[in-house]
Amino acid sequence: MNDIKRLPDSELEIMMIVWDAKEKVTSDFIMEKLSKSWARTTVLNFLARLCDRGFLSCTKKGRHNIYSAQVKKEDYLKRESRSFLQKLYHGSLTGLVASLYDGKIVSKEELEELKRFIEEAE
Amino acid sequence: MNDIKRLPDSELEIMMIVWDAKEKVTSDFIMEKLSKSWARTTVLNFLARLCDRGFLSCTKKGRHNIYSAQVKKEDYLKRESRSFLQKLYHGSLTGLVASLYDGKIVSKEELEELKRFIEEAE
DNA sequence: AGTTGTATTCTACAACTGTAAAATAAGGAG
DNA sequence: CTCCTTATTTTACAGTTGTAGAATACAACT
Repeated sequence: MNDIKRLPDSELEIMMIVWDAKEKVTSDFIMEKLSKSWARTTVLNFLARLCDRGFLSCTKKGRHNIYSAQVKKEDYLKRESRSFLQKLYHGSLTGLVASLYDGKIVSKEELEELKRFIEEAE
Repeated sequence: MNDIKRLPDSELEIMMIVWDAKEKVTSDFIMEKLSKSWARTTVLNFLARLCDRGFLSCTKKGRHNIYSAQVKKEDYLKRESRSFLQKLYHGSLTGLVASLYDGKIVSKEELEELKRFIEEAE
């Protein structure tokens, strides 16, 4: 039961909106927040699939559905980050950061911020 | 032409072996290095798909094929890391590292190593 | 209560993935 | 040169994902 699997991109995008909302949401809320221009039925279908996977629960409120997260964001991010790090960098965090920095994905300022985080974390 | 897309997990696993070999490889080499116990035809199929995608090139040497990487590992890792960071952490590197540290995926030692990397990177 | 509008659920379908058996092709043994 | 081995290529097929039209259901209005 406990096996949280990786979500497909589209469902992840929706799940992120739910998580970041910090409370129960409606499909209208999701539609508003989405950058994509998916058809309503498309979004509803993704929501349904997320329920099937156990990532969301769904209760009816009048003619609308109310969705709420059943998997904790931290847990999901943790799992995905671990497997990402493992698959692409053989588990080397420094390797990942080096790649991001050398590839100019993160700036010197972001590295500074990261350094402060590390210094505080001890 | 330049659009490198994300590889499916299985193909990525094979691609990592090719990249890490630092030279042209045969399917036998791949088979040896693999942790999975895929059938030979399965591996060959993945190799063929990687050729179709333009990640590998394939030349014949007698009855064997020789494969070599056509996409640079750094480029692929850079792209994937950026999109991963964006999708899961809204682009926040510190967020990612915090999640890994709080989730006990990386140790204090690894953070120290990372700090040294940051200090040298300036 | 019957009709209408629209949110939700079903159904559909093509493309992509994981996996490998069947078919083919070509080097090497006799 | 012919046959056997075995690496490679084809074909197959079920499950997943992206995407949305059709069908349904139900609140609201007359």
